[in-house]
Formats: sequence, structure tokens, C-alpha cells
Amino acid sequence: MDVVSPELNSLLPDEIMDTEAIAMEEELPAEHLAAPPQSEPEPPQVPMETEVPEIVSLCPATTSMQMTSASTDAQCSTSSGTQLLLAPSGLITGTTTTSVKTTGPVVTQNLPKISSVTVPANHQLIINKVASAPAADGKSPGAAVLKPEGQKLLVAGLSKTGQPIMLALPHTWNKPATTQGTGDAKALPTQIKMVTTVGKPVIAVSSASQLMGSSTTLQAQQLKTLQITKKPPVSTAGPMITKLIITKALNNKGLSSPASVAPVVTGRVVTQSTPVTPARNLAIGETVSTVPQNTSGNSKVAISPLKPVAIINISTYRTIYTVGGVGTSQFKTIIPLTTPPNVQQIQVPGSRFHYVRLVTATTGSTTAQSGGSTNTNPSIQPAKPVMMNAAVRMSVPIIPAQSIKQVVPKPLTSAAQVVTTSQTPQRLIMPATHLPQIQPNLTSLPPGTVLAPAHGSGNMGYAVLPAPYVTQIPQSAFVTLTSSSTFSTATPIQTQARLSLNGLSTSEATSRPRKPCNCTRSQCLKLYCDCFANGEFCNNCNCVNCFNNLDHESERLKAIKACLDRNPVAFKPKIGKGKQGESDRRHSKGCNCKKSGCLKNYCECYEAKIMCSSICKCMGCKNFEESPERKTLMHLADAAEVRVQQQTAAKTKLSSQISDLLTRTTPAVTSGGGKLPYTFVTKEVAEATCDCLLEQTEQAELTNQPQAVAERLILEEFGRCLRRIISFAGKAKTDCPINC
DNA sequence: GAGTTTGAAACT
DNA sequence: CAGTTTCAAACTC
Repeated sequence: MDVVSPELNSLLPDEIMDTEAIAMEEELPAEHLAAPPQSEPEPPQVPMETEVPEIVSLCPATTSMQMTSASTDAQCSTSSGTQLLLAPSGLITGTTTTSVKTTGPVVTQNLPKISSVTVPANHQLIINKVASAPAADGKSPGAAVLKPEGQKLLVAGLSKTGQPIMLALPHTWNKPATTQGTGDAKALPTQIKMVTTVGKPVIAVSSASQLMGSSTTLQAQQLKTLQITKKPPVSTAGPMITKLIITKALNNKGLSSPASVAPVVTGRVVTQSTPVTPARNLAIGETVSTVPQNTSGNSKVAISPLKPVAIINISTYRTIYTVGGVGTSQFKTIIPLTTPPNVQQIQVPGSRFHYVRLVTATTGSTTAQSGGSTNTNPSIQPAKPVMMNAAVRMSVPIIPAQSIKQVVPKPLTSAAQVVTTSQTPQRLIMPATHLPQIQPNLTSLPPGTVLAPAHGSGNMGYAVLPAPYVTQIPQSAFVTLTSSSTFSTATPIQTQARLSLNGLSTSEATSRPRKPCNCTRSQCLKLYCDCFANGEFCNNCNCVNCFNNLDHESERLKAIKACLDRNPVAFKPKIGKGKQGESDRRHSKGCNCKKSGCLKNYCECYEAKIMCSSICKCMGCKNFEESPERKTLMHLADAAEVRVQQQTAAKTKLSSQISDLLTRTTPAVTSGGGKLPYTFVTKEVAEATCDCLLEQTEQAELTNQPQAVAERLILEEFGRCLRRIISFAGKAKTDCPINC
């Protein structure tokens, strides 16, 4: 995956730069995502395509910076009511503000909800905003650690000048949790608000009672602690480390004192537990580095394929967060851009590329208001609704910044099988090379382009991600992700992209292995090359002197520019919808066939399985509705396709049966000291089975059975053989249940 | 697998 | 814009 340079990003049209949505990747380590589903209000309405309820949602910023307990706002509330409130930039005097909420589901109205991160109950939410230094372990200098020491809370961080920030919490810090642990229904969770302006961290800690006033009735005694460590960049171009650590302990039955504050060590929530319900963590990693750490000048984005990307709208940090996998510490998204860390995603249906726009964090001009008062300042732009929903989550394999070829997909675990794109060839459309001349427009974006809208101006960056890396996870999948303590996904979460590509869904297009190119002269930098034309890197191709790779980003970018100069819609899918009202697809330009009759794959229309249209300039066209030649070809093609499908199904069934047999006959492999107790598929058995199948084949041939029938008979015979084997196996097992 | 055909892309 | 050349895929043998 690659990230486009800010210069290139700046060339992208503004119309796709809807900054309404601010993106944030979140990582969801599996061990942090165990949360039983709870009833929750309706998920927030998100501006982007969404098929899945948000896991982390950002509510429109209201006017106050005060940290609040779980809000009842339907748009902001979650299953557990946990919220992460992020202040929009400028709410507090300073350029960067962050509010931290540590309370439970207590409803506080008129409180500023710039953004919210919702996590299931009993979850811990950790937001790591990692910049140039590997701060996932919290050892980075900018990591803010929020831990209780007696009744004090130490918040360590770095100010803009790099000076550590040490803050102490008032004695009331732990009291609410303690009372909760005792079951005091009136106990209120402590709320911590940490506001870090650039160079001027401000932290406000107060108990829920203080914030809530007379609101003493707790729907649930939940404690949430959110720790935010933010290291402001020393310089505008320097790396910035920002960590958001949210620890949430939810206990509807009351919290014990130790659970009042989740110990956070080195930037990670270490424990957060209650006597009743084990704490769970939700980690959201954010990389906001503005300087590549491991890159040699190439801005590249590496996103784990195991990590669905949640888009969170944060006005202050327009950043992409990756939702990490399970139980790993690899939950971080590296966005080594030379541009500010803000990232947004624009999704353009019909395209296969995902543009992640990095938007410069704007300096807030508004004044933060704490204390729960409603900010009526109209100048404050409320944060947009959460975009963090499965529909727009991205899944990109973690790749070293040096070369995308070094991608080593992380093994999927049962809990992390949310995304399955590791097998997809690397794709990248635009290098991060400076190329101000490129001014692509929406229509010229490669097929499958997904663009992240972003607000604002200034330096912008587009991380152009191949669609296969940007998966849209079905809602059910992410629900499972957030609701299951094991993070297991019962549903196959193969990419379910809704984008279409030449009439095929993205999933179809991406699931089908791309044909390797054989370019020899074009260096794979011209549209002759299908890989290049499709906006893909060459991968496992047979091309010669290929420049369509990360090693030749500059050349590649120039080639892209050249193509766009020649044809602004060069990367637009040729097969699109017909005129308005027409349902059939048709070639955007039409073909120019002269000899093929448009009935061979030379013809782009025929190749796309569409008929020629009036815009075609073909000669002797036979690719029209009533063409008998076409019908004949189609019939033959259909027959061949059916045949292939049958064969595939037969093979699959056979494999399944064999697998099932082996599974059933080896029940005690592990328990038996590694010795197979039942190995019935011996050589003799296999030979006998083959003999049966051959005999069946011969009979089918003798009776002149059609091949399809013959295949069925053979399969049936094989099934009988398997049943016999299984039967004998079961009998043998019964006769010798222990030591066999 | 080598050679030919074809039409889109690139070039003039 | 038209004609020509280049190119790689499709096709044939």
C-alpha cells in the first residue's frame, strides 16, 4: 500500500474532499474486544456507507469539553454506553485538544460530545495514537500513563516543548469506583477530562457526582478511564506521538475499588477487571506520524489485513485508526506521511481504490468549555458523526515501509478473521512522489477507487489503497467482533465489497486471481499492461523490465500522469452503466473491431460479456441481441461454464468427504500420544476404492452415459466407498475403544 | 510453445 | 482528428 505524497494529494479534486468525515483507524486487539453484546440504542447515523453498526462512534461535537458519562444520545450511545469523547480542535485554547471521558453510562445532557468512541460493555478501550516512534508498548516518550497512585493520578506526557507533564488527581478520583464496588447505587464514576493543548496540557478530573450534579441514579455503575497521551510534534514536520488509552471497566453490579482505575502501563491497559466481569480492552491505534520512520523517502501505509479499519470522525485528529486483531501488539497503522497525520477516506462507488486523505490538523479557533456548560458558540464546528462502521473499514496487509513485497500477512486467528485480503496481490495506484501536475478527477480515478472525504484545506495526502486492501466488512462480522469475548467471527468475513467493477462486485473481481501480464516493452507503465491499467502493481507477473512496482514509484507516477494527461478517464472502468434508465452495462467508448465480428475476446465488449452498442464503431458486428452467432457462442460458453462448475463442485465435495473421513477416523491423535488410532484409509483401502471407481467408470462408458452422469455415478460410488470405510472404522472403534 | 491475429493504446 | 505504429492479449497451429 502506498501513500501519496502531499503534493499529489493536493492535486486531487476538492470535490472529493468532504471533510465532514474524519477518519480514524482503530485497532481492536482481540484480547481487548471481548464484550458481550448488550442492548443498545440505534447506531449513529454515519455519513459513509455503512452496513454495520459502529463500534466506535463519534458524536457531533456539541459545545462543551466537559467529560461526560455515557450519553443517552442515540447517535452517540453504544451498547454499553461507553463513550470516548474527543474534543474538536479549538474547543480549548490551543491547537490540539483532547478530552477524555472516564465515566460510565450516566447520561449527561448538554455536554460536549465532540466525538465518542463506543465500546461494548465490560470493554476496555485503548486508543493508541502512534507516530514516528513505536509507541505501542507505551514506552515512547510521549506516552501518557494514567494510573492511580493512591488517590492520585499521574499523567505523564510531553508538552509541545517536550517537557513531561505530570498531573495529580484529586482525592476524589478513586472514591466513586470504590463506592461502586460496594454497591452503592448512588456512587458515580469518576470522570477525567484531559485536555491537552499544544504545550499546555489541561486535565480536569472530577467525580461523576461533581459533573452530574444531582444526577445520582446510575443505570449502571460503569467506570471508564480514558488515557490520552499525546506528544505534540516538536516541529511541524517532526513526528508526533499521540496515544489515546481508554480503559473502561464496566460493572453493572458495582465496581470494586481496584477497578476504579485501570492500571495502564506503557501505554497499554494492563488490567481492567471487576470482580464480576472481566475487563476487556478495545485498542485503537492511531498513527499520526508525519515523518516516515521506516521508509526511505517513500510514504507508505501499512495496514494489517487483520485489522478492520474504523473510521472515526475527530475534528482534531483527522486520523485513520486501525482496528487491530486479536491478542496482538501489532495494532498499529503506519502512516508515514510527510503530511499532517489527518486521514480521511473517500469512497467512490464503482472504484477499486481507496483514497485516504491526510488532512492537516487545523488549529482550533474556538475555546474549549469545560464544566458541562453548553457551548453555544456557533463558530465551533461540531465533530461529525462517527464514520467508524464496518462498511468502511479497511483491511490492508501490514507491509514494511521499505517494500510492499515484504508483506507478511499475519496469520489469521479465529478471532481475527475479519479481514481476508492477505492473499490479494499488492495494489497501489499512486506513489507518494511529488507530482503536482497530476490533477485527477473523480472520473479518472481507477476502478474501485474509494475516497475518503475530508474537510479543510492545506496539505493533504491521499493514501491510495487498492480495493482489496480496503475491505468492507459486513455488519454482522463487526458485531461479532465487538460482542464476542473471543472475538470470533462466526460468519465468514470475506470481503463483501459493494463496489462494482465492470459489472462484477469487488469481491468477485478481487477473489478472482488477476491474470499476470506479459509485458515486455511497456515496462508495465502503459495501459497496454492490464495490471497498470487496473491500477495494480504487477505481482507474480511474467513481465520484463517491470516498473510497475514500488521500486519505481517515480516512473510509475509519471506514467500515471501521462496516461491521465492523454485521457483523464484512463483509469475509469470502461464498462459502465448505460444511459439513464438503461440497466445494461455498456462500453463507455465502444469498440472498434473490424475483423473479429465482436465475437472474440479481442472485442472489449464481448470480453466484458456485453453487447455492442450504438457508440461502437465496429464493422461486421455480430455482438448484438438477435445475433445467431452470438447466441450460439453464448450457449456454448454457458455450457462450458456449467461444466466447470460441476467439476468444481464435485471436487469440492470429494475433498470435503475425504477431509471429513480423516477427521472422524483420527479422533484420538493427540490423546493417543501421536499415534493414529484409526487409520483405515490404508493403501489397500485406497486401492480398493480406486478400483471401485474405475469399475464404475467403465460401466458408465459401456452404457454410453453422458459425462455428467458418469461423473455422478463415480461420485456416488465414491460415496459408498467412504461410507463403507466409515462404517468399518466405527465398528473397529467400538470393538476397540481404548487402544486402537 | 511459437507464430499469427487483433484491436486498443500510443504516437505522429 | 485521422493515420500509423506499438503493444500485449487472444488466438491458431
